[in-house]
Amino acid sequence: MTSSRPSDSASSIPAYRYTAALAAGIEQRWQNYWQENHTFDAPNPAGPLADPVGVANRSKLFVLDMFPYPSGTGLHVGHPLGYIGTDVYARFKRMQGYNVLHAFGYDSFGLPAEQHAISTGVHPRVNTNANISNMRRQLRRLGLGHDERRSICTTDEEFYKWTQWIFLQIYNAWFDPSISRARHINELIAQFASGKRNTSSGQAWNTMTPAQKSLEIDEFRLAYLSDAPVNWCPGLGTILANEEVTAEGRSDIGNYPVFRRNMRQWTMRISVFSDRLLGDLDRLDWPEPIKLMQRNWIGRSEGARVAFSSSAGAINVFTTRPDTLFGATFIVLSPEHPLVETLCTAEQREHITAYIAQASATTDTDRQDDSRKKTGIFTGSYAINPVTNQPIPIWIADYVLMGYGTGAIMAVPSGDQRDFEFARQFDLQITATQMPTGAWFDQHHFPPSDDCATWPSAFVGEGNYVHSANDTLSLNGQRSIADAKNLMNAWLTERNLGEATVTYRLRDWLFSRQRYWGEPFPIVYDQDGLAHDVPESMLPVLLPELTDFSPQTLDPMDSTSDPVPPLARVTDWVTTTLDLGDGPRTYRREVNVMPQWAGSCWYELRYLDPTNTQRFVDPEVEKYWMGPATDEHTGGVDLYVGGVEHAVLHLLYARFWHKVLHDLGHVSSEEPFHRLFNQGYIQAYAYRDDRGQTVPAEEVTETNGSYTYGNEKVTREYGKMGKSLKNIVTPDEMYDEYGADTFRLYEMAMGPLEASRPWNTLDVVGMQRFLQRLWRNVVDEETGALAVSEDAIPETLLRQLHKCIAGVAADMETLRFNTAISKLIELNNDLTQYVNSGHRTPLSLITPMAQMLSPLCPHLAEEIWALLGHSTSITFEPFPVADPNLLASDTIEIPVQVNGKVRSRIVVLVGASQDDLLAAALSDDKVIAALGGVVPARSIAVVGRLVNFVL
RNA sequence: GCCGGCGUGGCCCAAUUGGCAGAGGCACCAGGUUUAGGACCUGGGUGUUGUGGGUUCGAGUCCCACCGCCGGCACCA
Repeated sequence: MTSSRPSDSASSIPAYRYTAALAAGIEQRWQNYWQENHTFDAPNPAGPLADPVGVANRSKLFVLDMFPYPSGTGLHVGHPLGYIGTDVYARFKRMQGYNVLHAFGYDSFGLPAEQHAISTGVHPRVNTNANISNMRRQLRRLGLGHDERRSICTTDEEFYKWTQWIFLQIYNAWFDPSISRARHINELIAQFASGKRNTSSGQAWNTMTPAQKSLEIDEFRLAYLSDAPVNWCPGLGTILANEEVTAEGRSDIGNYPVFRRNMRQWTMRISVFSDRLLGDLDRLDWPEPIKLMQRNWIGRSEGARVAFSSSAGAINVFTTRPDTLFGATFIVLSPEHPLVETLCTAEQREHITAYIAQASATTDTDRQDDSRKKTGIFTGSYAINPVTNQPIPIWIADYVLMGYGTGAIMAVPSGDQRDFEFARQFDLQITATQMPTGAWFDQHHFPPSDDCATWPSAFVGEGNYVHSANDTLSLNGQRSIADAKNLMNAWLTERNLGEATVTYRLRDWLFSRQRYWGEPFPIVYDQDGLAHDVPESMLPVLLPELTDFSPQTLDPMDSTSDPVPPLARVTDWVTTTLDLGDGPRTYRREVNVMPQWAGSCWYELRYLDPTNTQRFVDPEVEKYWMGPATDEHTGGVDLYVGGVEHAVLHLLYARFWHKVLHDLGHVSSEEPFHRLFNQGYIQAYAYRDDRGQTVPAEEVTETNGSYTYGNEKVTREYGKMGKSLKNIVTPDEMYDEYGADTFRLYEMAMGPLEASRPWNTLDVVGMQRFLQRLWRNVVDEETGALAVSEDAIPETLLRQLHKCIAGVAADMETLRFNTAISKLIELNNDLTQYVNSGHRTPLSLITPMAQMLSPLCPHLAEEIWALLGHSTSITFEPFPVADPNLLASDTIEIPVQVNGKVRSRIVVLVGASQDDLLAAALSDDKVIAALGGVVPARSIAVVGRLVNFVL
């Protein structure tokens, strides 16, 4: 960073000017003060951090930042945006009397540290701890008001003990669909034992062996082992959750290829919560786009299951459009469909075998490629359309996936573009069931016709039903799709041919990772291979030390390789002798570890009661900070701020865990995060030379819209801060150059918190100048003496002050810090004019100004507060309240328009009526001139707003 | 392709929710101060509110169409 203030020669700069150096002294002094005085420690109502006196008679507020991963590269200026925002809000609310809980910890398990360990041989704990230290240092220098007693790391043994404990709660729970709730597994066992529930085999419970019982129960557990197709990523040596795989079929982290294959893995039965996860979104105060993304991900489809009879028995299809059943002219099965074998005729067998082989060699990604030509093959068999009673051909095509619905579709080519293209490709029948509108035909430049063999594409939309009747059912004529669906569903249900049903896109969550740096599962296997949970008294199951981080060399492209978890190599850890109630026996430990999401699924609860050794959180403490405010309220964090990138990963998983904990009675809140706010991103310009190489952004100069690096012309682009774009700006540089308060102010002033914007270091000076002017209004720059008077404040300035107070308080409440700052600058500019005209700053003005500044620039505000003679922190001073009498004035200026153009302004009393306004306007010289003697055809007067004459 | 968000001075952004297009910052210009530079002080708004239509006495704001950028989903049955 090249300094814009060359040779800060001490002689030319006043000794007490608010420079970066002066700010640094002030800031570090107050940071020490806050730490020594435990200023931001929030009292709990119960448990180890209990302080009932501190809690009494205060409203509570729980403010939360999304859990950061402690990155090795440290913070850049984009990272703290949300942290500053929550800090400003938390400080503002403290001044309004709230008991504010604001803590900050680290999501410190994860792949990057392990990858680093593999390449360096250094234990990931060493690297992780160093990264956390560096991040703590950077954040402390920012002056964030966190309760330091509550700073946790997911890698702490005391923390992951409880992560394992929660895993066991989930493991020992099942979902009871009859009440749509998770229950303890013992209640299921009781149902089996009493005969209230039948076992899957029909065998009586008390005649089953322990192993049989165990397998029966495992089918219900919310955490279970499954032999399901997984996303195998050889490049990372681990499997990944669906949410961690990009649309391109590559890993979210590292961008390695991902392959589908079967493996035995721990899985979370999140899918049974689909309905609640979807429905409760409506009860949350979240940005609509995030809710939409979760809704899309959960993917609820309402439709019908319809049975088509065939020589191989009934073929069940799922459709969202049962109303178009009359137009179903063929069936398409997924190549993996179990009935394919039975349905293919002898003469087609050879071709079909070849097609299936070809399809299985094609990745899911390719099969979902939109631009690909449709492929498929006829089985030779026919099914009966249940409404038309006509035989329709059964085809196989790879565009139908086994993983969605039933792996079989009824094709309605007239109403579905994919089916339409397929029918055209293979010359299959197309029957219209809905008549498109005239507009649709116009748009396609086509004469209206119900012969859809001639249509240019399928028609999707509302249209009159045609060709949709049999002896006992008719949909024909004008009716809504919903209406038609209901008629069809009722008809199908009555004849046992199908039923209305709902499917979800959300799959169960693959929960194991074949890595080292994660929480070990509290699970052991006996000699029969049956899983047992490790009792609570033996938690935590500690991660064993590992000295060899050498990677298992897997070819990222080799889909047939097998994962070998690093823990499998620690043989004396894997084999263990435990007494699980039936004497000491030898067990084999689970060698997979939990995914990184585990810790972040519940960390907010641990902030509440971080030192509790008896429970993961004291129930009374949880209820105080996160309990529902009313009967309808979900409970949860009062304000959760973070980036949009966690929309369907962390936010969905955490909601799921929280609901399980709620159902089992461990927490009173139904949702973890009641109000969510997405902050925008700070990005930065980057520059490339002729060869396409990025050049250091801070060394590029701009002249008249063109950019040069050295003598070379470079082109500008815009993107995330990072090493590859060479456009990183760090908070440390800002502290050195301007100080933390200026940096905080700039981050908050550059735009609304939710908006993304480009970083521009050159603009920061504007905020520094503001603070310098403010400082100069308080302190004599040359001597350091207080320059404040106790003289009365003139009325105009007093009115400006109260207007500012009202505006700033409203802006802070709604997180509009950018406009709050502009109002403070405005007031300070007014004050500066007053001071420059020979007055001194009135004490009664600077006092509320310091208070209003305090959330944004806490160090400077503390310093001014102390200079004004106060001996306690400004942190808990009440935020100023505007006097309504000083907000209103007696007169108001009203614009007068003639034909919508402003021609004059009149000054009237505030309460002036319409008639008063018109009379005053008509007697105004400029208005008379503009009217030119013409009597207005219409006169509009809006009280308090304007007057408009229409000629 | 579908869904969502956003387009306002050279740049980042305001605009009481339909009522005077401009609060604040950067940049820029002029003047003051200064040996000079920086800093500071005073003054200055540089515009077809992305484009085209519509509703209205009145549109940055509401409606329709289109263009551009960002994000999400994508043979989802």
